Amino acid sequence: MGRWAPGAQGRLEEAAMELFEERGFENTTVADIAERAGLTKRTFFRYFPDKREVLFSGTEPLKGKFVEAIVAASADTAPLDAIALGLDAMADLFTTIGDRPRKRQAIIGANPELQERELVKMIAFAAAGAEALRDRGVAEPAASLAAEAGIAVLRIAFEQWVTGPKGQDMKKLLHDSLAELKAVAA
Amino acid sequence: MGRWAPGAQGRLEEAAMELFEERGFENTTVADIAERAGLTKRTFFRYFPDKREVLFSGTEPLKGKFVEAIVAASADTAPLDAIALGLDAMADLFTTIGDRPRKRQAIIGANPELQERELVKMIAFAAAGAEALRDRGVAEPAASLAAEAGIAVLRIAFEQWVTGPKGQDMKKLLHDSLAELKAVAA
DNA sequence: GTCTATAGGGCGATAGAC
DNA sequence: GTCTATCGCCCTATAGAC
Repeated sequence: MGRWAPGAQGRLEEAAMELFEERGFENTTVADIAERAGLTKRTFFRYFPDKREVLFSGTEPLKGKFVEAIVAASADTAPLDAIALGLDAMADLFTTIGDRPRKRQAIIGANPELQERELVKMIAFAAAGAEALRDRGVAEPAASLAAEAGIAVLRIAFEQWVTGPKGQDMKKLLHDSLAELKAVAA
Repeated sequence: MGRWAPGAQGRLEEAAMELFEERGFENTTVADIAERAGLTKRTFFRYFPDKREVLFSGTEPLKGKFVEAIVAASADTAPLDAIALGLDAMADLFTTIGDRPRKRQAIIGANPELQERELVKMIAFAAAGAEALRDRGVAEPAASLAAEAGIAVLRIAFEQWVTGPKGQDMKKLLHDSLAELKAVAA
């Protein structure tokens, strides 16, 4: 099985990953990507609002899992712990995808524009998490603070997961990172 | 006094602020900015690597104050409290600038691309803060977590400062936000 | 599917300051 | 003369308009 998804969008994502790996993000034009996917430049922009987004549209399902788990947490769960449950739910998806996130992260790490976009996605996660907390009755600014602190925990854990040895348990890294945050804020 | 009026960079920043306010970031070309500043597009790009940066180059001194205060904190200051001292030092500069930050923030708030860049700057602050903490002997990942949590505190406090009534005490907002974080992480 | 505005930058010319 | 800031011209590719 050569590609993980049929259809134009999947082919564009696949082509983009390959080309970004081969010659870097800057040295790849949208026309290049479209050509490798057997499509035209115009079609690319029908699926993705800009060139960067081709690497990030796959993160939407993760956000869904994240929010879902926060909402589903038992009523007596503290805000930050509810966020932690959301992160755990994401980690589950993570480990099943195999090597892809690593490659993706290497590409992002090599380009400031992509890092910018990644931050936007992280903050969008935080905003979604904060909203889920408010639905649970958590007041502002506690909801936003818990969510953003949780995203900091995720960022640190993810960085260790990417830079460290293969096969690390993402959940363990998340828990350690969260414990460290609590210690620091004590 | 020479053939060229001094303060090219400052003039470009001023012109950019005005134009962005008048007709928005997207409806302003780099050529427009340069023209109002009595310069050319090419010169604009000598001072700023891209169009967005014209709104952000002024934040470098803030970062300096931030780092300085962290390094200067007494040896027995806890990591997160050292970060808090850094934020306080920034707040001092804030209140003296008058109305400018508010206008600037209105411009940024109206444009996603500028919000992206702002996040990058925030993360750069966090990275600088983490480095300052490491210089104080704080180990990773505690340093990065404290710094990023501190930036979350700043973001929430700053948002309240901008959206709330004029003349609010930025330091008080920072302290309240930090207390809230500590409570959430307890 | 074509057409265009504009970001962003490479290179060399130029016009002063010293 | 050197050094530096600015400009002119030309180019590519993104992104969006038609």
